[in-house]
This record gives sequence, structure tokens and C-alpha cells, in this order.
Amino acid sequence: MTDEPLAFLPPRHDHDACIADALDRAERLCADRGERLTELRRRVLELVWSGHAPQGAYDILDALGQTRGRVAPPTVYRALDFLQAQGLIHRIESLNAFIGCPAPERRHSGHFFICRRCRTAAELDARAIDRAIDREAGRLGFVIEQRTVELLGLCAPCREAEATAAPGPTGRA
Amino acid sequence: MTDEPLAFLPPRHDHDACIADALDRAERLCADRGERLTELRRRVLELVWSGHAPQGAYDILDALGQTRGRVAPPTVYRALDFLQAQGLIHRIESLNAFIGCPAPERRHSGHFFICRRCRTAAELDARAIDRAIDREAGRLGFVIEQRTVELLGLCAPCREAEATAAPGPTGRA
DNA sequence: ATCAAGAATGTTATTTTATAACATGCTGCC
DNA sequence: GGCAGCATGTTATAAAATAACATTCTTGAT
Repeated sequence: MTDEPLAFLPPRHDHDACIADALDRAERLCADRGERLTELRRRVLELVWSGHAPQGAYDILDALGQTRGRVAPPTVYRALDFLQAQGLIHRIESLNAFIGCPAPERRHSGHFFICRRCRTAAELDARAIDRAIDREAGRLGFVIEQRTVELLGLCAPCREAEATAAPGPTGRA
Repeated sequence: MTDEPLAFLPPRHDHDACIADALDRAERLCADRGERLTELRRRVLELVWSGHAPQGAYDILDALGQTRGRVAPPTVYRALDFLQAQGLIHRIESLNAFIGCPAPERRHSGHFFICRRCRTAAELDARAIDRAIDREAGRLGFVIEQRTVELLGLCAPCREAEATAAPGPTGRA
């Protein structure tokens, strides 16, 4: 009924492997498409993948500024635009932020479950949700061009943590 | 299976009635709750309801500026915050804009179908969509606190118009 | 190798959206 | 009438995004 390419990963996992995998796939995907994954774009993608929490454009800008000298907003936004156009990242509208896509090979719009506590976002490939949406669109004669499905709340570990006491967030990679 | 309080209204309808109805219900709802629908808040709500297209905060600010003199952003944002807290308006995340809620009496998060051409947004009460989402949340053990479901595309009239030639938008109220 | 065309990046300035912090004013209650 | 709490006004600034133009890099044709 539903495939979950990633959903919520355990708080502590080998995140370097996530990054390496994402970059590898991006390389291959761009090569296949004849697109150029330049050093800058690669670096921005890497920064977006620095965790499983959505990253703001200015977070990335600041991080870029660490290695390269002074960087201006358009530099980052253009890279983000490219990555988004290639389906390598998704924009989270409700957070003005970006997150790496775990399945960039197939074009899709994701469904995001985002924890307000640990800030982790899980992208689901929930066909059932799209089907329900498509049915409504059909009834209206509406042609969908862009989907935004973002659910904010508490992931299971954080819900428990918040139920018990209320110490710091889980601190997922 | 689905109730549609409004869906897409015909392009030309008695929109003054929409506004009057929205304001009436807001008055009653606030009275019932012991909340104060002040002149300012009422006026901002009226401006949000100036059409069935989402309005930006600064659009409202400018419109307010016409009648009252100089108005500063916090004035508008505070009124919008209040209206949102009372469920009288919804925020459309993907547009940074606000739209009147056709069914403020019952707390809910809406599902929005937004036409990129005529800019009309229809709020559906599509239980089937929420059910599909709830099922996924259940599988994850995720507790949803805030839903954002926004579908951008073309409404039926605009799709036809765009198929034929490509003149101006429908111009819905 | 050289050059031209197009793509990518750099640079500067500005726009758009939103909030912080503090002052003033209004309203209802005692 | 005074005060407590809410609402609004005011000033300044933060945060997010883009416009417009300059420069550099890449690639393919010659």
C-alpha cells in the first residue's frame, strides 16, 4: 500500500553514508541527464543533506561562507533552484527551508512529516494520500501542477520524550 | 464521502453576500467565545475576503492605508494572527498569503486547490484526504499538530481558457 | 589553439515578508 | 476613578528572496 524509502531513521545512524549516497546518486542522475553538478551545486546539496532536518537558504549561505569566502544570496538560491529543478531537493513551504530527496530518480512531490521538536522531516511516498487528493481534484475538474503536503507535529520518540519530562530534543543527525 | 462548503464558486456571483456572511459569522463566533472582533480586526477580515484569492499581508496593509492613514506591518500581522487563531482565516504557506475560511465554526485545517491563473482558491473539506494522511501518521506513530495541504494548478474554467487561446484570466470576484 | 555562445557564478542593490521591543491608548471591572 | 489587561501604535530590524548587470568558465565549431 505504501512504500517508505526512508521515513524516520533512527536518531543515530551512519549519516555520512546518507550524504555519500545522496551525492553519488546526484552525480549519476545529472550525468544521465546531461546536467552539470558543479562544485558549488554539489557542495550546496551536501549542506542540505547535513542532516534530516530542513535547512534554510541562509543556513546554507552561512555554512558556505565558512569554506569559501563571502557568499551572496543569489549564489545559494540559484544552486537551490537547480537542485530543486532536478528533483534532488524539496522545498518545505511551511518552514521556508529545503530538504534532500531520498528518491530523486523518480519525479514526485513528497509528503512530509516534520517533527517540531527534533526538526527531523520524513518524506513518505504515500500513494494513498495522492489518490485521495486526485479524487478530489477530479471532482473539481482541477488539474494539479504542484502539491504541497506538510504535516507538522511530533515524531514517536519526541512524543514519548515530551510525555515523560521535557529535556532537550533527541538530536537526530 | 465529501462535503464541499464552497469549492469553486462561479466566477461571477454576489460576492458582497460572501463578505457580509463572513463578517456576520465572525461577529457571532467571537461573541460566543468572548473574543473581541474590533473595528481593525473586522476591517482586516473584510479585506481578506475582498475576493476568493489569497491576499498577502502587505496587500492588506496597503488597502488599510487607503482608509486609515499610515499603517505599520505589526498592526496587520497582529490582526491576521488573531483571525487565524479564531479560525476565521487560513494561511496559504506556498503563497505567503491569507484566505477567509468559509466554515470557521468548526476547527479544521483546510485543503486548498489554488488556480495559478485566476488565483482563486477553493477550500475543500475532504475527509478522505485527512483519513489517508491519518493512516500514514498512525503507521509512523506521528502526532499531527498542523496540516498543510495545498494543490496548485488550474481550475476547470481556466484550463479550458488556456487550452483554447491564452487571453486574460477569468477574473473571478 | 582560438573564438564565440551559452551557461554558471559573482556582485550590488533592492524587494518582500515578518517580528522584536517598547510606548500609548482603550475597556471593563471593582 | 483607577488599575489591570488587552489592543493598537511606532520604530527599528530581521529574515527570505529576487532583480539587474558583470565576469568567468565550458564547450563545441573552426
